[in-house]
Amino acid sequence: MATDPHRPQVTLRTLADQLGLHVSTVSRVLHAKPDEGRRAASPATIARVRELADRLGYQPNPHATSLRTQRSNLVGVLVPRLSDLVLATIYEGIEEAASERALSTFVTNTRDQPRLQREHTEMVLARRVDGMIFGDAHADGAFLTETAARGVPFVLVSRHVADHVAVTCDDRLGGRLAAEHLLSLGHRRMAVLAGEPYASTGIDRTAGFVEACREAGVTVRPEHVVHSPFDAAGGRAATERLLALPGPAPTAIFAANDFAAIGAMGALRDHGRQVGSDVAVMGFNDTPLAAELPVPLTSVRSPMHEMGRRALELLARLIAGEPAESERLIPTLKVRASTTG
Amino acid sequence: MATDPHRPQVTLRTLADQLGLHVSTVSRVLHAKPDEGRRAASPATIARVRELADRLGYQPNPHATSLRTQRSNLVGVLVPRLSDLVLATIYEGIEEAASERALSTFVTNTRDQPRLQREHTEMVLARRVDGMIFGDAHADGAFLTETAARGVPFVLVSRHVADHVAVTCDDRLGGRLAAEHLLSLGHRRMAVLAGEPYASTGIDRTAGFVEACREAGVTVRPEHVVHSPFDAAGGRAATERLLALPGPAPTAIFAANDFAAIGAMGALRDHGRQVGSDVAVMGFNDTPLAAELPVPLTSVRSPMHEMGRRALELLARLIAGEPAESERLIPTLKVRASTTG
DNA sequence: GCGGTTTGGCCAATCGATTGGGCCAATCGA
DNA sequence: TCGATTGGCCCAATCGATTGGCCAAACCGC
Repeated sequence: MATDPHRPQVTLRTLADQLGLHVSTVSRVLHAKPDEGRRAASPATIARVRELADRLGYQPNPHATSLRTQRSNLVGVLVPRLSDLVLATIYEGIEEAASERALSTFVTNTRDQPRLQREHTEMVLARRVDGMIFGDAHADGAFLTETAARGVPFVLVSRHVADHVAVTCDDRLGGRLAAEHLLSLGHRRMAVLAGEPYASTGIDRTAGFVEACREAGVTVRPEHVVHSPFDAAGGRAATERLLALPGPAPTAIFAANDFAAIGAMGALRDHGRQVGSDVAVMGFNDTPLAAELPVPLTSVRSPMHEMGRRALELLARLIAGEPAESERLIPTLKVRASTTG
Repeated sequence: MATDPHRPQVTLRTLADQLGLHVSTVSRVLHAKPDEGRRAASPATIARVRELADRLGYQPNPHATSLRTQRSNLVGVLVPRLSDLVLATIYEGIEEAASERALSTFVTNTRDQPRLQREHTEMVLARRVDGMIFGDAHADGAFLTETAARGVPFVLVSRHVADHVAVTCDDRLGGRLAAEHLLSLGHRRMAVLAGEPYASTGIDRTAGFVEACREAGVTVRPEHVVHSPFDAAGGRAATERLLALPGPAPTAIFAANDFAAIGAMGALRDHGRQVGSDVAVMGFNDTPLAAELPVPLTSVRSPMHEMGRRALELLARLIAGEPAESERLIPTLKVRASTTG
């Protein structure tokens, strides 16, 4: 515990002794605003306590408080990886909302590996967090069902699964927006970089896309739906596979993620195809990079930061014992040169 | 505190009562390997204690431990923003090393704003962390000097300032590598996107670059060194300013950051310049995106993950009261098409 | 068989804050 | 005037783990 050797920790006792009061009195004065605060001490005493407390810079010891109250004001957050801009941005929202509520967060990367999900969940629970946020839910949901059975309050973010409370983007709608945009440009032969098969984000985006195409009488060929990691290398590799298929190449590619889209652009260029004119490319999330690329990327904007905030707020509600319902935030289309030439 | 209603918390008392031992005995058995462990109980008792402990899944309450021992095994980490891939990657290294040592970390974004740096430092210290890692050091260093005076152990990462213990990339060397590469390609009129003026990273990279040029008899015109945020939008804007200058435009641009380089590529394209053939562009950090871009980006690779790990390890040393010295990790050049056409 | 050392464990204080209950004196109501 | 409030504060138990002391029995050598 980092302490200034010159300025020893000031505790309730320090204050109490110096004021000639009992620690319990000081505690009540400093602690309770509403009912008890009033009757805990006389206005004069309250003033004296407050004055000394902030003159000495009193800070309650959170470990003592947690020990006594059985509440830690700590939240654990699991994400696949923070170096994924999408998750990092979501986490920023979580952290922002948390610090407004005087909650602190532990974040950790699970790289979407079940073993790490379990291990890190245990580590986080061992720290006695009040609740958790999972950004790495897998479609099978087995682990989360167990966790729920343990009575730990938690919220999912970005991905959803089963009936667990989740804050997501309306990914299905996002997929539809993408399809409608490309259809309106006249595309009829389209491919999808669908992301990881266990992530509801990719699944829903793909489903929405395919569905909207079908409604417009356009079929997306099954072999034109390829899974890939949500990053540039994954997008590039998947696009190479697409281009290697027999038959006419797609005229448009919808990537379930901006980074995969960037990888796709690279692969296309390697094959001498001009993005925007020869082939349309779309991404998802509208990361800040999208607009600044040499060929600006059309993307479906998802409210990542806001999802993080909402997830924390729902969790706070669950922790307080109140009910909470899943939320689906609305995505919007951002059209740029990668589809319009 | 998330607790299973069906499986109430198991404490030392639970174990002690069930074994007919005193809590202190159980504590010693579970706690101390080296000296005390031996003499704390008979081998038979030790076995009984261990068996029950992990049958019931005993987990020591960290708040109680911290309260008693005055050590929290918590570390606070401040970064400008986690949505900056560079910092996110550094943090991944920190977190990885931390969890190997059973330390937990709080990360928070300060957006390089002094007010938030102070506020978040206070919040983190109020949580009684054992030490801190700053990834957002400002060149003036005033705040850190104060913090050091408070007796808080800390380490800087990525940026350095004054004599505080820091783990950085050898940015000056990185700048030299960039200059030597571009010089070897025959460039004589070069510009630098220098990053934020308060970040030692940008300062040193620029200094190394300019220095190596001077040694080669090439002058970098002062107006060709422009500051900009470390992101794509910043790089684009800075490049626009460069291109608006009177006189012949630079034939090569060295950006102190890959994202700024991407923005530069966008701006150049807008002006009808081909990256790689008309103009060379280099970045810094060699983020995973660099190799996958439509025009793959030449970059100076910095060991971001490793910097994070080392920073945590140095901090652990400081916390243990041992001395620690600053480290400068070596960058390497990655040549790609953005400079070689 | 005796003093001395181990062995094996128990006792109790302590870390800092919270909180249900008490207790005394002043004030109030009738 | 006297009992009932209530304002203002103190007491002490408690949360769970750690740790310096202490103590009784067993064991040792001679």
